[in-house]
Amino acid sequence: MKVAEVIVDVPTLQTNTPYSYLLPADLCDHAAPGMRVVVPFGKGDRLVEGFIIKVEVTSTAQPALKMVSGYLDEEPVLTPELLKLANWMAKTTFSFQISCLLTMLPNVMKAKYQTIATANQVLTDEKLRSKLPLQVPVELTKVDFSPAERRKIQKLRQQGALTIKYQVHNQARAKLITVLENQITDFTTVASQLRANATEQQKLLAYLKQHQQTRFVQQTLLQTAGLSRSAVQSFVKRGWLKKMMVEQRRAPELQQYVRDAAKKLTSDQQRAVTAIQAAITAEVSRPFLLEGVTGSGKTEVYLQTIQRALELGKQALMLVPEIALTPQMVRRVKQRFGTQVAIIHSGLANGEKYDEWRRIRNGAAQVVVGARSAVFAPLQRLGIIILDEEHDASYKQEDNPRYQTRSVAFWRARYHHCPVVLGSATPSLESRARAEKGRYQLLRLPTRINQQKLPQTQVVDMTKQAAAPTELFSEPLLTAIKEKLASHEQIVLLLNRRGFSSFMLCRDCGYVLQCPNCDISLTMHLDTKTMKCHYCGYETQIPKTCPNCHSHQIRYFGTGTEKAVQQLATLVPQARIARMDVDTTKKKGSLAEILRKFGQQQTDILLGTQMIAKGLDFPNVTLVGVLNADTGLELPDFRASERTFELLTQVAGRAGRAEKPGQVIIQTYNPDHYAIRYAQQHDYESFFRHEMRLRHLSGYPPYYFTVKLTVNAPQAREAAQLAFQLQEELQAQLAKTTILLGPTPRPIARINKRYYYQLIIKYKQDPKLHASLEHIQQHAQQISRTGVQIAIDPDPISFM
DNA sequence: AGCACGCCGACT
DNA sequence: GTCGGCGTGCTC
Repeated sequence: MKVAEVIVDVPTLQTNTPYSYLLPADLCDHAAPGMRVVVPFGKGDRLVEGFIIKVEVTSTAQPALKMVSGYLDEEPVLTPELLKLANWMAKTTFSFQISCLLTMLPNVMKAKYQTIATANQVLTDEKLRSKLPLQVPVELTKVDFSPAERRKIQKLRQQGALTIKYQVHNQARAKLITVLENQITDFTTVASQLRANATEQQKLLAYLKQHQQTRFVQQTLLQTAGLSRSAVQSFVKRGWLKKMMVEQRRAPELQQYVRDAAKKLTSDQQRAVTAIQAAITAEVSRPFLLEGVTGSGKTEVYLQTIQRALELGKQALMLVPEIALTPQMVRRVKQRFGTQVAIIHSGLANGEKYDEWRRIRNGAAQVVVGARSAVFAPLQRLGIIILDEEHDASYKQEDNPRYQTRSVAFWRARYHHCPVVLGSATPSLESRARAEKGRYQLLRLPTRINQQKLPQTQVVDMTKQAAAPTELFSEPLLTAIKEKLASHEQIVLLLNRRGFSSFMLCRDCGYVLQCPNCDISLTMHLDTKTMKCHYCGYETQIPKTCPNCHSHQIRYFGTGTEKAVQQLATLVPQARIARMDVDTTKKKGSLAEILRKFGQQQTDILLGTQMIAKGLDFPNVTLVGVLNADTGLELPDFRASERTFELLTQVAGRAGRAEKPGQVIIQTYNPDHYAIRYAQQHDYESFFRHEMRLRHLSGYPPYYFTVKLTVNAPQAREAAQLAFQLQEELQAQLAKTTILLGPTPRPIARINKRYYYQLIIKYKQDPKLHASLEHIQQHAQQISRTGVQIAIDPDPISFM
């Protein structure tokens, strides 16, 4: 008798362990770890999705076991490696196995559930009778039932007056198209068998005769020949055409690229490539840190190391921040490796993602390029893993499971005995410190490939710009913009704030319009003509008078990208300006369109939020302007300086990437801040030393590890109470050297009608920490019913 | 999550 | 007495 160990899709601690199910005879031979199955679960035997993680043969009959009711896959969707990885991830991130398993797969692999009730007799309760008429199947989730009605439904079910059926729907389906195969060998015989008035069929025959191929896609045939399906139907009936369903790939893009060859390397690049290639060949899981200034040709290093992996019959995984996954980047990889490349990013439709994933799963793709979640790509012969822009915050998943892509990459590299390459112009302090200690091998690309100097950077002190044309554009920046426009060169401007104005203030009563759900002011957006909350999505009309005192003296302060574009348009009316932020790139394909226009020089100025800082490579951009370098500096987060330095360095790197030299102008109210000064000098190493000293003094990473505990509840008091209770417990349990900070209300204390308190744990070594956190996790599960939530982030990236 | 059970106050 | 509210425990 075969028994399957199944992780069921019921995300609680109690079900975070496998449940045993008997395998039905017809499924026995098929069943394998990594397959999705449908199993009955709980009192009412409702059906849920589950993952087989083990198949065992037992001789002793275990009568208490239920039986697997069906399977969702013919083949395992998860490899043994990924099953193991999920286990490790659940433990280290304090999340449920089922969430880890589902995170590794395309969204369509999460089954949809339906509960359908049918009344077997006329129900006595009038209201229920109207909602559940006799013999009419009703989907319970689609109809509103009161808690009392729900209880009644359960009771009626026990009495047999009502039947409940559970259904699990597998959404993962390949797209099928109808293909017709021509069976006709002798056209004249067929022609003779057609009646004279069968004009449609004659038309079809002529079409088939004219087109010498054997297979036709039904839909295109009907369209091009101008026929309806009936003619085809008759042909199929008479055996002249054979109908078949063929799987079709929902490709995000089937554009053919002209293949290019490996480029000639600089000596620095060559050194890096040689070192990494050696590690691939030797099959050692060695980490490299590739520290290369912007424009130093890191991508070419990646491509040539991937090339080596392929030559050795291995596969490559290249991860990039979501926003850096631009058409430009995709093109470069596809030009080199053609159809063996699979791309995974959030812009793909679910079906497209599923198809790309399957190409990886079945071995058709050898190179995977993707954002965070692509780290779980089911490649089975990994030869190299690359994390481009390794410092990027988007590598950290901010909700459960809170994994750090870098850590997952290292885990997989150890499993596959392959190297990991972390690449960046501004490595995270953690990574750079590890390189210092020799845990990562440091590879440097200190110069740009085209011998071009890093752009000249000017810092403009905005405190001394009282006579500036506007509060946003200083004289030097405006002059430079006009110069570049005159010489038909392009400009990138960074303003890290969306919307038009960041808050509304009443001059009479001092009222600031705030979000009703969050402790944050509403931002005015002119394009939608609304006041928006950037945290919960709340929107309301732009007020004409003060909502508090009805005064007309309301003013809007703070400048976002919308206002910046408007101001710029009046200052330089001849310029063609494009805005690039979350609001203008939400629609599918709109980002690509903005970049295409800019690339073809149909726009002169690209003004956007931080999303313009990464990956853009336009040769004609010679000026980069940072409108306000200070937005990130004031945040209450110990990484604020690091973030600012990164952002400034990255965005400065967009200028002067080809023959023409680049120029950068940074406007700031803190001209002497070290993050700004070092960014001006393109001096990562000095910034690193400076910041390391500060981190050492204040006891932050990389000198300490941190854990963030966040408690949230509908009432501030509940959240605070629990946070203080946790603090006391931890204080008693943890090592003396471990430091607890807080609890404090989160900088934005209320989001979406919930109050947040957080507690930071700083530690170097604490053998008791894991157990304590596990205990908190259990506690969290118990109290979750009362509406109080606890989140454990064992490796937080943001402290906001 | 979702279903059942058991305890308690309110109402026929 | 019974009904419906809510807290608690369990699900192979």
